[in-house]
Amino acid sequence: MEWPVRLRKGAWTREEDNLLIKCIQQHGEGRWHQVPLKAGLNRCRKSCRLRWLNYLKPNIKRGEFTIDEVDLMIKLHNLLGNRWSLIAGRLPGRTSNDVKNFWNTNVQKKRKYVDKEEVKVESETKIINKNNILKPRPRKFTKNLSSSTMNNSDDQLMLFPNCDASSSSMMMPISSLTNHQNKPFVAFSPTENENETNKSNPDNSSCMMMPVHQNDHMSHENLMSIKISSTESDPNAVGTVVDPILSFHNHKDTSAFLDEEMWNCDSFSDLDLWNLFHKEQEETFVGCDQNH
DNA sequence: AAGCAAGACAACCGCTGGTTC
DNA sequence: AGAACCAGCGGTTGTCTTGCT
Repeated sequence: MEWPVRLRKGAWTREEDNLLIKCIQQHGEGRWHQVPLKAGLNRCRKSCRLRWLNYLKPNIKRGEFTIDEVDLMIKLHNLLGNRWSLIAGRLPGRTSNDVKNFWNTNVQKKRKYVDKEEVKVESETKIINKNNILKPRPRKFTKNLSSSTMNNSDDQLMLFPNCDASSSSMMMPISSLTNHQNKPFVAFSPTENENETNKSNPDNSSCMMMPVHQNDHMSHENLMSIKISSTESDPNAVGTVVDPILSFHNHKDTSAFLDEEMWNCDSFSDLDLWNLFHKEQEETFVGCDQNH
């Protein structure tokens, strides 16, 4: 009887790396179960995939995390928890393994120390309860925005940071996660006509969810930069997509917007995230109003 | 210089969810 | 409907390096 050849484990050699790179250059990324055979490697498909994604893939950023990256990582972790792939998706060039390793060896330790100090201070100054935690609620949007102006008298107005809004485009925040059915979706603003309808019915949430066709390239990173030319319900809609999490991060500490239930649950849906994003934007306007 | 501990990171393992048949 | 297969994720382990005594 012929025994199967035992799969190789442990550190990769330069030769194996070259074989894997060559194979992926020839056949492309994916179909990992076929890769060991095609590449002539005595490795399991998981090992090949991991080696490629964490080490060999072009554009992987090596070296120390910058202060900005660490700052963003902490905020994203506050928001998302240990969803390393999601966090890594918003740190260009970083892999989930990198982020996870960095977190486990650096941030967690530092945070423990900082948390201790903060708890000491906060316990003396402020008691957090349900009354002083902001609750998210639906927001409305309009198109025809200028990136440099804010119309504070118009409660419908929504402005996204770092996003060019020409008069012909509609600002469309996008969720790069999944909805309650684990399907990717786009959340977009209503047309002007729909807004007119909504003005007469203020309780009607105008946030709409559109499914996105999943394909091989629909990564979180790609979703951040995708441009949507039309949607099924509004073929004329043209939008610039904004990453809600990053926009969220641009302003303030996200933890302030999470209520107790969200803190306590393992994960929250994209709809929750969406609502949080609305709330954050709303707070920005409240602050604006107070300043005028 | 030797021994040890801690840090850093590459790699493995087990599980989950999606897809196909 | 459900079994089999696959990709991907997060937790964990293993190993090498560095710093300290």
